[in-house]
This record gives sequence, structure tokens and C-alpha cells, in this order.
Amino acid sequence: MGRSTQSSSQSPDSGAARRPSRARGIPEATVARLPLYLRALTALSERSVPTVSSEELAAAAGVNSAKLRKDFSYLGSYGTRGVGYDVEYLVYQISRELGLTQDWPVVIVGIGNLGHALANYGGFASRGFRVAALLDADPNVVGTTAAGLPVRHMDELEAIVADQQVSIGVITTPPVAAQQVCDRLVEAGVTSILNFAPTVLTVPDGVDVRKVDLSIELQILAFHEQRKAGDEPTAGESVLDRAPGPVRAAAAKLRRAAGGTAKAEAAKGPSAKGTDGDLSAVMPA
Amino acid sequence: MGRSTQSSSQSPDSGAARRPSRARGIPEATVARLPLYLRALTALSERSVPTVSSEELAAAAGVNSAKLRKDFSYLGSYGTRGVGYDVEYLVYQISRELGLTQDWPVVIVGIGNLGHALANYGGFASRGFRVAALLDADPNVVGTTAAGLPVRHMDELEAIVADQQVSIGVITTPPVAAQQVCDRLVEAGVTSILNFAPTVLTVPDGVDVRKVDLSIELQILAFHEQRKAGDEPTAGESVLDRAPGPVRAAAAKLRRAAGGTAKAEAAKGPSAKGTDGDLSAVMPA
DNA sequence: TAGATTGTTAATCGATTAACAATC
DNA sequence: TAGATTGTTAATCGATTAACAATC
Repeated sequence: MGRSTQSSSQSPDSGAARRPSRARGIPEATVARLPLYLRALTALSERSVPTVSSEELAAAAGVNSAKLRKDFSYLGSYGTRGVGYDVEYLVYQISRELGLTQDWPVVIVGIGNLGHALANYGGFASRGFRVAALLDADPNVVGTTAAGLPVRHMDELEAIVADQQVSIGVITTPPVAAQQVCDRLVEAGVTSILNFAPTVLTVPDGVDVRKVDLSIELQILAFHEQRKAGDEPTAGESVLDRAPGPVRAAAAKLRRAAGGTAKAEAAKGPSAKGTDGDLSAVMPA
Repeated sequence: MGRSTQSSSQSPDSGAARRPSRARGIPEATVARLPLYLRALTALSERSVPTVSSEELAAAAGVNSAKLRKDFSYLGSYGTRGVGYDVEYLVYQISRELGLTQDWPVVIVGIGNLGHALANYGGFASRGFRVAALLDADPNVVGTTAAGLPVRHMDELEAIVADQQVSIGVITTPPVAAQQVCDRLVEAGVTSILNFAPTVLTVPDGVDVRKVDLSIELQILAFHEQRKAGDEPTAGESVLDRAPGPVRAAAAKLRRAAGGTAKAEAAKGPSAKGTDGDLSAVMPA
């Protein structure tokens, strides 16, 4: 109750805040794939393709066809056996399910490079998202234009949210400002937040937060990349550290038994950069 | 086999391409959370906090403590019962596990607003990622500087990747160019790709692709937002469409029995924007 | 009718979580 | 020793997938 932290968007969920995910019975994993299907269907629609099979559509969306059929089964029986799915009809049904048949005014707070990129992002306008306002706290930025819109001062936030009934806010500020901006957005009435700042935001119940973290994605890639190249132990790495679970645990115990020196050693070793710089700004405004 | 499509990064996986996820036994969901823990630990380290309990660290990372302890158990026994975890030691162990104790040269292709934002992103340099080069195909962009680095021409791609042993590439081009850029990156020797273009990339086995999709995140928020506000049926929406599964399926059958007209109708209805604009560029270079 | 393809079932797999014995 | 906290177990939940009956 009270305040909860957001669910992570890029990891297989989150945990912390159980959103009303299964509202109306659609699994969260399915919801996350609907935009993928919609994109593939939109492309087919533009090529005037009338119908598509689960196999074809799945290939276009990059998923397996059984999964796609299962996903669609949560929406209803929108296909025709022996034929496939009517492209236009599916586009409409998925759009409606996602809530894209209505207009969603959005405010973007923090107009640096990333804010600019988002303001210009073609995928927004075409999906029912409308940039209601660009906001920044920096007087040097306020008054400039981005994507044809004037950057307005944070002080106007509350009025804009109220006037245009904004329910979605995008945070592209430096991390130190993120929680504060988040609080103001929530206070003003915003109930969904897309956070690009590398910060864990705390929000009241009823407010959804999704986050996009650029550096986390790279770190996950690095993890997998690391195990592609040979598997030679890194300098300073004990062979025991690569052993199976039980052996490794025993090794850790031995180190501790040695008086904790092993830990201190390791913390210095090749990670001399240890206390490395912070994740500074999402992007320097 | 041969070519596979990438795994989605922001959805609870993917399916298409089973990566060597459990290499050495660490679940993918855990790997995705390690960067979160690392960030929280780095903050503690900077405040010179010597030890932290699973409860405290979990709160800082926005997850539940049982999950955190389970995650850490895959890495080894790095804690001390009754005490907690040594912050410096954990920072080192997680960094090493993620492969961040080594240097990762990265190329960024497509230097528009998003490319700029990434080039300036503080979280990169501080995590062992080094921007080896910024590349663009546009002669008007080539030669300019971003984040203090010169933007070089795509033609230099192969030489740069070879010279600096780049294994990670970031694609921030318009979607139409993404697959082509991807092919060139892979051909040059890159084996991990972070894709910001709203396109499903096809890559050979052995190449990892993660994607970050700005518009998908907003669409997922819209889905949840939609169900917060009242639940009044949208114009053009049959009450039957909101009924439980079996009834809805029956309704769909009735529509089809009616000769498919219902589908055609629906496709027009309130989604007049039906064949809506495409997701144009990630960001107009 | 014969061929194609959906929608659903059921088995499997992976992730989450509470609870608690081990142990510092 | 007593209190604290980890590491692990086991139960539960949700997601994936192949297979196939239903049916166009």
C-alpha cells in the first residue's frame, strides 16, 4: 500500500509493483507483444495485404506462431480457420485493446538530446500519442523549439496537465531531478510515467511507471558477449570462481575464513576503477 | 537455422532466439537485474557504506529481498549471515560477472538526436563502455562532432571495427536503414547489437540483438491507463466484446456468419485513422 | 470434399515468493 | 549466547510451446 516502486520494463518484469496486469485477463507478456503485432500488421495494411496467417505474421513480428495464436486468443476469436486473420480488422482490434483509438496527450520533461529525439519520434504521433508540451527547468532551454513546439517552463506543468488532461508523462531529465519531477507530475494528476532517467522512482499506488534504461541494455549485451569470446579466466579471477555452485560456495567460505582479506583484495584487483563514476545525466541538458 | 530474429528486450523475453542465457547457470531474469543491483551498490559505495543487507539493497534497487538473495545465490555465496553483503566486494563480483571489468569499444551508427543522446550518456563510459566511433551515412552529418568525437562516414565502419576490435554496435538510424546497417555490422565482426530502430532485425546465429522501443513502452502504458479511467465501452464497441471469453467468441462467430461485414464496419468505425502513418524514423537524422 | 489454419489443450519450463534452517 | 540475516528449499504462479481437434 501507499507507495510502490515501478516495474522494470526491460526485464522479464519487475516484481515490486504488481500492476493490474491481468485486468480483463490479458497476461502482461501478451500486452507487451501487442505493439509488435500492431506494427507488423500496419506494415501489411500499408501494402494492402488483406489477410495474413499466424505463421506469416509471427515471422514478421519475430515471435513463434503458437505464441501469437495464444496471445490473440486472449483478445477473442478474430481469425478464420483455414484462412487467417483479416489485417484491417486485427489492426483495429489490437489498437482498441491497447487504447490507441483514443488520443493520449503526453508531456515530455527534460529537453536535452533525448527529449529532442522523443519529441521528433515518428512512432508517437502515429499511435495516438500527442505531445501536449515540452518542459524544462533550464531558462536557457525554455523558449527554444523542438519538433516545432516551444519548450515551456516547468512552472507551467500543473496548468498544462489540467488543461489538456494529460495522464502520461515522460521523464528525460538528469537522474537527480527525476524523483522530484515525478512527484510533481503525479501531484498534477499524471498516472502513467515513462522514465528514462537511471533512477528508481517511488510513486503512489495507482501510478504506473515503466523505465527504459539505455545502459542496462548494454550491460546485458556485455554479459553475453563475455561468454562468447574464449572463457579464459580474467586476471585476478580464481579458477574456483568458475567452478560449479557448491565448489564456488566453498571457495567463498574459505576466503571469509581467511579473515576477509580475499574480499578486500578482489575489490582492488583489476577493478581499480572500482568506485567508478556515477551514471551522471541521462543526457546533459 | 542460420538466421534468427532477436529477442525482445523490454518484453518478458522473446522466444525467437534462445540465447546462451543460462550459460554458467545464471537465469536471464537474474542477468537483467544485475545492472540494477550494481547501480544501487555503486551509489552506496560512493557514500562509503561498507555493508548492506539484502533488505536494504533490495529496497534501493526496487525489488523484493527474496528475489535479490536468490539472484545473488547464482553468483555464489558472497554475503555473511547476520551481517549482510560487503558493498565493495559485491560491486566487484557483479561487475566481473557482467563483464564490466573489461573495456568494451562500441560504435554508434546514426547520429541524429538519439545518437547524440547516447554519445553523451554518462552511464556508458562509467561502465566500461567506450565509444570507439560515431558513424553516419549523411555527408552533412559526417565531420560534425558529438560528445567531443568526430562523426565519421559509414565507409570507415569495417576498418574501425577491425582496428579497435569492436564487438558491440548500437543502431540509431531510421528504420529503413536498420537491417542494412545491421548486416554490415555483423559482416564486419560485431556480435552484439543494441537496436533502437523500430524494426525486427534478422541476424545469424551467434549474434545477439536487444532492442529498445520507445513507442512500445508508451503503448503498454496506454493499455494500463485505459483501464484506470472508467470502463465505459468505446464508441463502436459491442458490449459483447467486453464479455467473458466464451460469449465473446460466440459474438465473433456471429459477426463472421453475417458475412464479414461486422469486420469491415469495425475497421472503419472510430479508427478512421486506420491505416495510420508509419513509425517513420527513430529520429530524423 | 480436401487442404489449410485457427483456437485450445496440456505438458513443460522458468521465475517468483514465503518461509526457515544454517550460521555469522 | 542471542539476534540478525543469509542461502536454500519448496510451493506457486505465469509464460512458452508442440500438438491437434475443430472448422473454415
